[in-house]
Amino acid sequence: MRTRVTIRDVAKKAGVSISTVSRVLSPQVNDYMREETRGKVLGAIKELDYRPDIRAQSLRGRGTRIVGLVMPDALNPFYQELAYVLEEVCYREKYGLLVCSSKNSITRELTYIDLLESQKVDGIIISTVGLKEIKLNNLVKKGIPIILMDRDVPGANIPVMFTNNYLGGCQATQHLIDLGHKKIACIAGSMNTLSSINRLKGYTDTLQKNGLEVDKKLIKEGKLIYKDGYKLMKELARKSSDGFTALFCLNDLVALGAMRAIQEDGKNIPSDYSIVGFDNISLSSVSNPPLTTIAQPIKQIAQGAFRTIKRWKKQGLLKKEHRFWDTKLIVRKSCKEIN
Amino acid sequence: MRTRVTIRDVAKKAGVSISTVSRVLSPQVNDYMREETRGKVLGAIKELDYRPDIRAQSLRGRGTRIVGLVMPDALNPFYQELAYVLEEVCYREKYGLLVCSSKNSITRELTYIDLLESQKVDGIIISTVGLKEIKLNNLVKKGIPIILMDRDVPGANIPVMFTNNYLGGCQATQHLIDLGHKKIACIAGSMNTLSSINRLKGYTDTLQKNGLEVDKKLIKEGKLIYKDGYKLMKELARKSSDGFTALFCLNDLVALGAMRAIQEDGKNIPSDYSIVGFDNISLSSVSNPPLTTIAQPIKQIAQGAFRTIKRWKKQGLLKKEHRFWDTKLIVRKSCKEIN
DNA sequence: ATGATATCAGATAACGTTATCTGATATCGT
DNA sequence: ACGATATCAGATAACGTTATCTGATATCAT
Repeated sequence: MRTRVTIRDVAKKAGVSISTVSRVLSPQVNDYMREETRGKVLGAIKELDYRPDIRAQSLRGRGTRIVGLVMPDALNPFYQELAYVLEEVCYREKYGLLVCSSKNSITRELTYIDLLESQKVDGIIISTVGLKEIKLNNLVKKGIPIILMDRDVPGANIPVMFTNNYLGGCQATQHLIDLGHKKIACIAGSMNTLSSINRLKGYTDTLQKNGLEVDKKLIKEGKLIYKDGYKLMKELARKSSDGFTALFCLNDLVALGAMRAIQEDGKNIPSDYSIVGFDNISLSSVSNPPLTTIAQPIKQIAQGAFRTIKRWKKQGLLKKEHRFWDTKLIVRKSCKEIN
Repeated sequence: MRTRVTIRDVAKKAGVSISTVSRVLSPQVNDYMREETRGKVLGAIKELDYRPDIRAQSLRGRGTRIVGLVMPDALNPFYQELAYVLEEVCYREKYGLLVCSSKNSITRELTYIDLLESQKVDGIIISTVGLKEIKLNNLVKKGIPIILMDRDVPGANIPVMFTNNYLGGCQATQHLIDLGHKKIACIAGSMNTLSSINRLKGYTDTLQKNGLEVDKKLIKEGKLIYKDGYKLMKELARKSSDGFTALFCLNDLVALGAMRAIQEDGKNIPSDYSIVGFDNISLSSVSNPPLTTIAQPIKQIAQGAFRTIKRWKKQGLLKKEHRFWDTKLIVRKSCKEIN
């Protein structure tokens, strides 16, 4: 239970002043130093197993080397994978990642923002549930870089990293059309998030562009979770007089639920129904059959968000920065040509 | 891009001294203050939307209100759920959780420990890949509470939170025996982690206790991932002359992989094979059929770890503290009585 | 009144760093 | 040999807090 090792201890052991140790730790441009002195300091550091205190460093204007990630649902595989790649990005730059799940609660979201403010994190990356323009602009005024993901807040002067959800909807639908499908159902999310709206718009636009009719009865709305996928597919199948042969699900979880419903009814994928999902969660590659899906550009989003934070810290916020990253069709075994 | 709001700004706006603001922020035992003064301060705090700087507070002996979680595999659903409940525990106490995945690399693990040391986190909760006794004891000497999860390090004087893996292995096996199964196969993990060893020991001991033979040919070793479950089940089925009717998988991912292999071969679960998994990941409740499994006491582990850290900070490390939390059998639809 | 005590709040010194200022040598051209 | 310059390293003041010390009033019993 010995006391903590500080720069003072290192200086003492090396027989130099605190300043000199600091110079070794964080060299400036015009810092000269004898190799011998540096060696003594490095030796003392190693011998004492000393770690500089980031809190103290950050009080002197350096950052805290922490970024906060606030996400609505930490149990959703898509966000889990996003957190995973973001952590990797942070790791490479020796930043820590503080993960916060708001659980779709505005109160939780605000509490977490408070916590991150108090921690003076170097930036916040958030897929927000209910942050309002004023709050966001206040954060910016306080000098806290904040990056939105996936969900824009109108009026807020904040960078946003978007998945090109519209493109994804188009790619999925076009793929099914290219395989010869004419009647394509869709299990959509609740229509209050932009990403759902855009994916669905990609779907309807692509149908129309190919001269196919948009049939409202083939579009089901629900939450983007496994259970709803299962339930809504059962509903669709019940009145399958409509005779659709393909299904576009707005995310993989829903697609997996739908697949279960189909298989439970003794039908086969892809012989009876072709299915395309969205997100490319790792589960979708090991489902039975492996799911054809739309991959979100999570690496680009994570990198883009992190880099924007660093740039912001250095050069200040430039101008409103909206970035769209393209999705990609991942073909697996859940779709089949039809004639 | 206004500058940051500090306690000084609050004091100025309220027309009091910095000390008085601090007294409002963190009241001591013998602090008297006129209600009027407190009111003025609180008003100024609200008006300026001030957040105390935890870094500065922590320099004055308070903690950083951050704990670090180091886990070997952030893509493993079990660890994801553990992180999830731990985050919840931290949230309730207004702590932040810094998540670090070592990806089973010792180098990464050490780098992350360095980072957490520099951040002066209030505690580290780790399921370690390769930390050695000396390193751990050094951390303790430096006053950093560190809690091991699931994997002990012999010789280190550190609290450990264990799942009672042996009990889990017994429960799973006994359940299958109670259903009348005599030939029970097992897909095990690689035998260099204690948890795998103990689960397997629970399996073999329970077989013997019930007068059943342990058949080495029915035990397969591999990594505890989906792919290996699939592959090893195929191997087992190939020489199914052995005629086993039930399967105990050392985790759910493996069980899911095995289920896929079984279904691919046109066999039915639970008619042809009864299966029990381990971990009770959320996926296991929505698989087809839903998987009977052994639930790990993740809530207890998370709470236990967090509380031990707080106690440690307050009272110092008491004595070697090994805690075992019991597993629980979760019966779903993947097992069937046999006659 | 007077001193003792309870109630309030400011000044000050830390916590562990780093940027700036300052001072001391060593090296050099003339 | 001398001042100018390059090279080195210490002293000091911040960063934003809180604990301690100290001083000022208000209240009370005598």
